[in-house]
Amino acid sequence: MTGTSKTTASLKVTLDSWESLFRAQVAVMRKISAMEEFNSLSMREYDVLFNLRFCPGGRSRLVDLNQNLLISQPSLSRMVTRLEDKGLITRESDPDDHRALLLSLTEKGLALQQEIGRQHAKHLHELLGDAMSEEEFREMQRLTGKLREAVA
Amino acid sequence: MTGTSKTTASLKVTLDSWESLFRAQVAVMRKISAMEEFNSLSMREYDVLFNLRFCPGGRSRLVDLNQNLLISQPSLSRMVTRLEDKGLITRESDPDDHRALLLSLTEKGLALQQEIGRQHAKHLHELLGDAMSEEEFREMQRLTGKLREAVA
DNA sequence: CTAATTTATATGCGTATGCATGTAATAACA
DNA sequence: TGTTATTACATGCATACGCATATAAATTAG
Repeated sequence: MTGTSKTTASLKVTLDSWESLFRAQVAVMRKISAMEEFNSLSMREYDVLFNLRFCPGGRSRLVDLNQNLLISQPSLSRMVTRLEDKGLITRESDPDDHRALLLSLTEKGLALQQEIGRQHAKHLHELLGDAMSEEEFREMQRLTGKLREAVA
Repeated sequence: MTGTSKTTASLKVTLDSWESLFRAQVAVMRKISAMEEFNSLSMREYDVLFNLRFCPGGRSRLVDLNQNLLISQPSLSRMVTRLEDKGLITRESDPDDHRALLLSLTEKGLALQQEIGRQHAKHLHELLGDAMSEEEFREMQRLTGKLREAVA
């Protein structure tokens, strides 16, 4: 505990807090996955469209996209094939690195993302909007942001 | 906006906050799933042992257990079979309701949960302990608790 | 400049998953 | 009480998943 050393939160508080976040996430995800907007596309698949929509330049390498998802690289590779077969995204070889692919939404993919996103936003707001005050939501965002930074 | 109506957080703040929580969870889970303690048992399987360990009476119906997990009931049913085959949990018919099962840990299952849990706690603390102050962790726990209540 | 290493994606293969549905037991109702 | 509806769990089947590994391209080492 000398000099510039940071203090570390206690084991119990760290674990209890993570456990609470995790269980909250499970509870919310169970509700979300039952929502009608995810009948045509699974949440995992939608998440790919969502990430492509908002990634810089609207293009992303498979590996970079994978960073934001829980599935393995081979699973994402095959999911991309399926989404491509459905006409929702395109795979292009990266001219600067012929190993890599640049993934992007097709017009159809963008339209579907927007349609599902609209419904999803509405339903999420209905589900969670009253859970806490706006200030508390902001604080939760700030804290989860710190958590994310810590593991990046 | 009359009388006792609660104010609802704005759409944007609600969604951004949820998005932030979700991404933080993904980032942490990616790290966790790579940890050595989950070589013998997947996180999902461990979570079943964990839930059984801490549920009231150390026994739980399959349906009740399922509430705390993201997998479907049929998947849990088969996972239980596998965990039973490994000698980690037992399935007993509920004497009060012959449709239901009472699941509980075997001695071996308890021992394994404790062993994995010990390592997991250590690693999680190393991973997250410095992410924020103890007060902030407590606040995160409080807020995620509210979130969970809201969807219960 | 060639050889070894690393990085990005794909594929074989066994297994886990979800959906729809089945079976059995309890609860509700008329 | 007999009938219907509901609840708890299991199973058939098609598909998605993860792990190990292959392939191909870029980077590094010697």
